[in-house]
Amino acid sequence: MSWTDERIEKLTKMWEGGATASQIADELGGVSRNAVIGKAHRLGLKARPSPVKPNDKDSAPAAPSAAKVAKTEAPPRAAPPPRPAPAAPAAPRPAAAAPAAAAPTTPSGTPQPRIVSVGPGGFLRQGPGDQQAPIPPAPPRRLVPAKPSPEMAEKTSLLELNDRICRWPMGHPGEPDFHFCGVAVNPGFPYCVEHCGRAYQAQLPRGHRRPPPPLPFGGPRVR
DNA sequence: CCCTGATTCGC
DNA sequence: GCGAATCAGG
Repeated sequence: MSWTDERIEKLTKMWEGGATASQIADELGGVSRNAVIGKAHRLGLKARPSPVKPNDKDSAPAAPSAAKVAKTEAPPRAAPPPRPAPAAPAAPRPAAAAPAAAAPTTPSGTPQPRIVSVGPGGFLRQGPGDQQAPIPPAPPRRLVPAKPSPEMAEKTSLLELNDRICRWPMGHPGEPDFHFCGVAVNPGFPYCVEHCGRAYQAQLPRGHRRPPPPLPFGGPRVR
């Protein structure tokens, strides 16, 4: 399989829509999860919360601890210069650092006392003694909750997809009511019977062609 | 174990 | 450019 424009576009949309590399991979077919990730990187569309990202390069890490270096490292590195550290002491903060998610960082500058940890939903756990803490940070961790409204309660979200339910997309990623068909699949296919009918159509002889079916994910609105 | 994305490196 | 192998956190 090669990366045609269509496949790249689908990859891009799904990636930006929050689909995982695995989901994208088997949606595209013929490629591995790794291929998807590799391609996404080459396309420059990284930037998605990775479970394995420190995202933290403190001041001089100094000695990266020799305890770990054992197998890699060393070949063509002539003179490994000390990590230049954050080379932006003078760099002025460009306006708002965190566009959307930045909310309540204790506006009044209240010295938050002994906060032990942050629980689910952003609630602060406190010791028994300090009860008067201001409960500042509102819960929202996702800007667009998976099921924000009652209307969505019965729609199938991306997170609920599995091999047994129809993954035909309804609407477009990013729209508030975007969801998946969710009906039981036609066994052996990724879609239900109805959507298999849309997805797989026999070629008719020339001159008898029907208009092409709308493509999942790329095409005009399907409903 | 499973999952995730990131990175490396031979092709 | 591609993607398997590998890494590393959850």
